[in-house]
Amino acid sequence: MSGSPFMKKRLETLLRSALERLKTAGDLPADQEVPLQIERTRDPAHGDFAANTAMLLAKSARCDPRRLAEKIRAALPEDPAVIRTEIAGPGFINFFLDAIAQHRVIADIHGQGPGFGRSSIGAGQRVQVEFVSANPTGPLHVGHGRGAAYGAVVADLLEAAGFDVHREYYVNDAGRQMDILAASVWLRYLENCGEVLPFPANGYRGEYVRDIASDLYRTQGERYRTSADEVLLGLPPDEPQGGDKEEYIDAVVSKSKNLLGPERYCEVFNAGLDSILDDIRDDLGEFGTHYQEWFSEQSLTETGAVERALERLKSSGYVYEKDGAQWFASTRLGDEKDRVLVRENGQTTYFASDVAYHLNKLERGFDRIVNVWGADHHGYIPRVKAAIQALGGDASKLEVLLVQFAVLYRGTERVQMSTRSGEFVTLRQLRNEVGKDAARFFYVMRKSDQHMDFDLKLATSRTNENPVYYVQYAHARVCSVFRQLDEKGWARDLGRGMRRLERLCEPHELTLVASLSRYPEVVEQAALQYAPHHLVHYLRDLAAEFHGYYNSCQFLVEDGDLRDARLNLIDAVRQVIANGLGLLGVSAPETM
RNA sequence: GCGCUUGUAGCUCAGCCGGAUAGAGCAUCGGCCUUCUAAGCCGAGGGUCGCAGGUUCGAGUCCUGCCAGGCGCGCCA
Repeated sequence: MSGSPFMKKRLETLLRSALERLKTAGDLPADQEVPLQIERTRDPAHGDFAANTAMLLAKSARCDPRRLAEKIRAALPEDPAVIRTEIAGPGFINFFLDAIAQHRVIADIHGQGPGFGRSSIGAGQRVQVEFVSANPTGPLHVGHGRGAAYGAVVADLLEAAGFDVHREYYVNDAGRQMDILAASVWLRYLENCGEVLPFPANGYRGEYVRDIASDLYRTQGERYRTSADEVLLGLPPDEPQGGDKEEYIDAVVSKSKNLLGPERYCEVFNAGLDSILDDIRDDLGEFGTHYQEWFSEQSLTETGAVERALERLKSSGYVYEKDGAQWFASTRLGDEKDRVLVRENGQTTYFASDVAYHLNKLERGFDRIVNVWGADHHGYIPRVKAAIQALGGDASKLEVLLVQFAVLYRGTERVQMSTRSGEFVTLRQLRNEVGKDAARFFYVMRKSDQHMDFDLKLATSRTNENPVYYVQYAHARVCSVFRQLDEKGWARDLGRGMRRLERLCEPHELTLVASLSRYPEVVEQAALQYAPHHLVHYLRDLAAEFHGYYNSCQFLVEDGDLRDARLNLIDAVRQVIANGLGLLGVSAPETM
């Protein structure tokens, strides 16, 4: 029972029994609830851990905090790991721990290897993490990248914390935007056929649409050809001609459907969808994010799930009719206004699909449903929670994590992005420019719901300005030391090192050991708070402590006992860095 | 206008359930390579935690008001 990670719990037990004694002695009310808070100290002069229990209880015990702290201290049971306690400041109880007991974490890390830091706090609860879910109307851009990195790391953290994680991408393969894509592909295809016609102001203008169209022309020949005159016949004016671009594009869409007929339209539609979805899959795969499931919005309509969800809402009395449309009375459940489910024209809304999708999530029995959304969707949360409630589900199971878009800079110069013109920085371009490691690291370095400046120049710089290399370098340095060990004709005696851990008594060594033992807590905290940036900061700190140690102490010393103890320590540092970077989806190189 | 959110060092940001003297990186200045990778280390300067109240043993953290920025308020997705 070494487990420094569990030291906190061990101290809690000590405190609890001390408080029981005080209750028996009448120093504390017998029914006193005690919220135990034991923290790691920032200042070594305050010991290793500190408890503020006396300050919290001072009032109900009607006793001066410092005096109460003294009583608690006197009632603490003996524990070999605690060498000393002390009352300090306004009434803190500081615990000084036996260094040897703490050093055992080095052996734990060696024993658990890649498993060190994993816990079972999630107790196998099933969590669904839905993230990215970008419309398949074009390649992922750098805005999606942050959601991808964040969602992937949150999912991995939850898994490390013992949750049963199901990663899912909701494919918005239905709706108006997809129809516009299909029409855009078709128009470009007609250009391939040699037809001359204007491109809609509101169509998808990206180069990838031309590529899809060319492929279609190459494989299917003129199967979808229609004369330009026929297409343009009876269309309203587009924006440049003083018309409305929305009206125009809708007219183009219905023209496409009419001229092609359901079967051929569907083929063109799918050509666009499949091509883009494949691209997104590849892109995310290369970015190191993988899914258990790609969930199709279309399938919700096809299987009647949307209809079932609407029926269910109706039977629970939350649906009414107004102006020819069917409304969800979400205001009754805390939303700002009621929402349309079925339009006047009989079509269901995107929201209706989403109600069905969340009903589906509920039916799959997840204990927790995590949605990672762009922060611009935050107004959407109340209506989805309302829907879950109206469906008879537990809205508190849904956790919506918002991700702010990242603003790109090159040095101090802002990189302009515009979706409209089709000129935007794609995730793939970003990966090509800065690499997967830097992209991943930078994306999760900041709190997710905060705006972030992503400096491309910094991410690619191979200097000490770059935090990714800083952490990776610590890992590579340890590996390098072991290579040097070989070259000197020495070998590490693992067992001897473990038996001589008490030789590690330099300040740097004590700090490192304390940091190593903190790692499992960091992973747990980062997971439960959906906050990968805690892990990033931890790794930076650990790397800094290691670099400081490296510069102040020689590892490959003549004294074999000391050498092996130090090698075991730095090997533990290497393992923890590798584990942490692994959770971030960043590589841990052996040489740099 | 209403709702959500942010305001901490010159810049970019941490700060756990309210805890001890508010931290880090970059930038600036000064040192350290004949010794395990200088992609590194050591040191220095730099702060009215937006402003004003309140809650309490204690507030960057919680509450209220104000000021300033961002986002959202479609029968779009």
